[in-house]
Amino acid sequence: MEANEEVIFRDYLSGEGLRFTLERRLILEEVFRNHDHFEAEEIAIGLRQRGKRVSRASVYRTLHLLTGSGLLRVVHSEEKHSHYEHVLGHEHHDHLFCTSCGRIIEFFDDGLEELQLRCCTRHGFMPKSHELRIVGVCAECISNASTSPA
Amino acid sequence: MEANEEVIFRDYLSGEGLRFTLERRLILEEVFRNHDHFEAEEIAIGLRQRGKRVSRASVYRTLHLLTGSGLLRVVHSEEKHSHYEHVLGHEHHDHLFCTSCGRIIEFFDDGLEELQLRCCTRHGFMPKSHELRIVGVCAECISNASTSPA
DNA sequence: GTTGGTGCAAAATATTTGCAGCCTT
DNA sequence: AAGGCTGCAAATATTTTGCACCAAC
Repeated sequence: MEANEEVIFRDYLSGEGLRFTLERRLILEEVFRNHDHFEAEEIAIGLRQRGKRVSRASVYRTLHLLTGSGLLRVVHSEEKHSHYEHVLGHEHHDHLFCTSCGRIIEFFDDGLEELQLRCCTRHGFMPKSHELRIVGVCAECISNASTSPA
Repeated sequence: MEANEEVIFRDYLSGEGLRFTLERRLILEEVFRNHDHFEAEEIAIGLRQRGKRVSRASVYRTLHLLTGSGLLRVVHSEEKHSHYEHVLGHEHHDHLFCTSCGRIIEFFDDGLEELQLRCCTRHGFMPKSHELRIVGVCAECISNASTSPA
């Protein structure tokens, strides 16, 4: 994690009259440790494994704050719980979800963005955000399946 | 509900060696009673209100079966619980979610479909299904906001 | 009659919240 | 010093499951 995220989070918090506590710093570090896509539980477990004792409640509370600050975004996976992803340096993209290996592939297409915008305009709809989820099988799983048939 | 859905469901069930029980028929009727978009709880409540006594467990179990039969599809809303929608006669479409009134507007665009497919091809990805969720404010809410400002 | 289905209540999963004491500002 | 923050545990919310009895085929 570059200090960038911390600066942004601190600014957001102070702007809201909130505090930058030790726990919030630990969670911020864990969130930006590496995982691009993750869920609340992973953060709680990661912290515990690294000897940092932070309650699940604080993890949930802080993830909400990080989303509010614009550092994180919620991605709706197939599962019942929320998934998060980093925003900084990933300005916008859509996702391919592989049902075979669980991989999440990110992609971006200008034409797609433009067309989506045009669809909104046609309906007089003012878009705030959008998310395209394509579920299927990734290239690697397809070739694995053909090399080693059941 | 046209008899159509019942025929499809019965065929699916018998094909799977499953039974068409009274409860499953009641749930099927309630699901196709009118609501295009709904959640499990609404079905349970609707049945109860109409004097039909069916357990929540059966509602959940049957919604899974209906999804398996292709009659229903899961739509990921902003909320934590699952939303369902009818498939028959709605072959495919995307959604505009209005954050102001909660309305869900359906739309379809051929160019969008084609472009999505092209993005998959580019990644060697084989799509099974896709869902485009655009969150924003609908035309009606926009005009309401401008006519009666806070 | 066999086997899958149902209701109920308990379990499981995911997330939120009340509260008393703690720590950032 | 003041008020937001934390952990904990209990509360919620949604969905699933074990089990004994029941019903569709």
